[in-house]
Amino acid sequence: MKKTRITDSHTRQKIFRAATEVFELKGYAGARMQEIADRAGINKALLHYYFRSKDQLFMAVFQVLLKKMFEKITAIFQADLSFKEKIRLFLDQHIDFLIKNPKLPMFLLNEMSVNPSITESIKETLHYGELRDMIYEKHSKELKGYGIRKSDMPQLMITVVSMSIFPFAAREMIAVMIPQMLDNRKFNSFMLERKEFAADFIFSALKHRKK
Amino acid sequence: MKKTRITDSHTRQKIFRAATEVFELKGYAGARMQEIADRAGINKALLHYYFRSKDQLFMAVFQVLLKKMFEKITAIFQADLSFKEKIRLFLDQHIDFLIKNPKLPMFLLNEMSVNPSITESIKETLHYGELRDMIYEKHSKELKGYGIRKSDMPQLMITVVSMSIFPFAAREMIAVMIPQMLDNRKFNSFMLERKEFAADFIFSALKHRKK
DNA sequence: GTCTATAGAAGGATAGAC
DNA sequence: GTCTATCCTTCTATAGAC
Repeated sequence: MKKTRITDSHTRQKIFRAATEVFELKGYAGARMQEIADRAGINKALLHYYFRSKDQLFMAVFQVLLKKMFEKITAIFQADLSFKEKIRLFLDQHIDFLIKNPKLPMFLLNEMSVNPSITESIKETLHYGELRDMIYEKHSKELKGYGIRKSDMPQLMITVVSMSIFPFAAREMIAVMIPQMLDNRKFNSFMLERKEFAADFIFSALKHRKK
Repeated sequence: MKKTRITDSHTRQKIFRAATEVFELKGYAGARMQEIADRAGINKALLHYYFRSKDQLFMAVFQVLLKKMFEKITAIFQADLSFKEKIRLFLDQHIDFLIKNPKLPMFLLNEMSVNPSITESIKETLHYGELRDMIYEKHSKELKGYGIRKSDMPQLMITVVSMSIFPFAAREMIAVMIPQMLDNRKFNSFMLERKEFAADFIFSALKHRKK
């Protein structure tokens, strides 16, 4: 077997990578097929040869990136650890992940906001409803000790996740008030510090939460 | 004086309102002058008569909306209240505000992310650097009691603000895991509950924070 | 598979009549 | 101020040669 699978040819990969960069940076509506072609070092016709249309190229990229994001978030909560350990691990790993993919949150959130139907074709693949319940069942004793009922879980989980995601999505807005945040080194070290800040913050809130 | 100011003519207002709606919904790149004209009940030529170009129409809208957002956030922190009272007031008022303007956060965050230079023309108007320091000075005694140093303020303030903003920006992503959130009534009542959840969460975290 | 050339549609902008 | 008609550029997409 000499040939690699057609669906993973070298050119296809180059196009996919270029498209990922451009879409992440400009969004679907702002992206140009020409720019993707340039970045991939080929011409427009070849984009259409491999991916048929802008829509299909976009969906291929979007689907992969959304999955990447969700897997990062959920993988950690599958592990065999206490709830608190999971929180700490999540903040640690997720912030590292986002430092490597700083534009990813904004890209995903915006595309979903502008075109909500975009997830419909993927929702079955992601069916994470079960996971949500599972988290509580797995830690119900520990969580009850913190005064967290099952019905509080959405509020709590959204709060935890926003600790890592929000500063990346809102970086430019933050920079309006704190101009140093435009500097990559400063912003990244701010986010590294945030691992501990967020963990302390959440643990203190849990421990002493009003019941 | 019969005539109202030309700059605030009825038509200009209609266009401005229509543009606001379309830009908020689709973003700059995704918005169409035709759609704005349709929604305003006039034709494209008139858009250009009043606002010259898509760019200028967009900037007019963006500037107003950014200011609206920032003023809502900062106004509260100017008041003569304790820090904790300000937090509670902020969550209460800001969540009410965002329920009325649910697409506003995503719109602003995305446009700034995609085109960071967009704020440059406005930054002077907003000069909020001073405010940031002021907040700490005004409450330094109270904040020290919570174990918050001046250098912790960015982490803390970003956390507070994300409590209200993030769920609106991430609504569609949240809905992937909690489908009920697609329902407006459910989502809004979730956000109303969040006022108390967030306040309790933050106060507990402050009170018992590791020094 | 990859390229050049070009079709064809869409969108922003303007000219000119009323 | 407002409209119709149209220009011109940009962008997606395809035809066809190699």
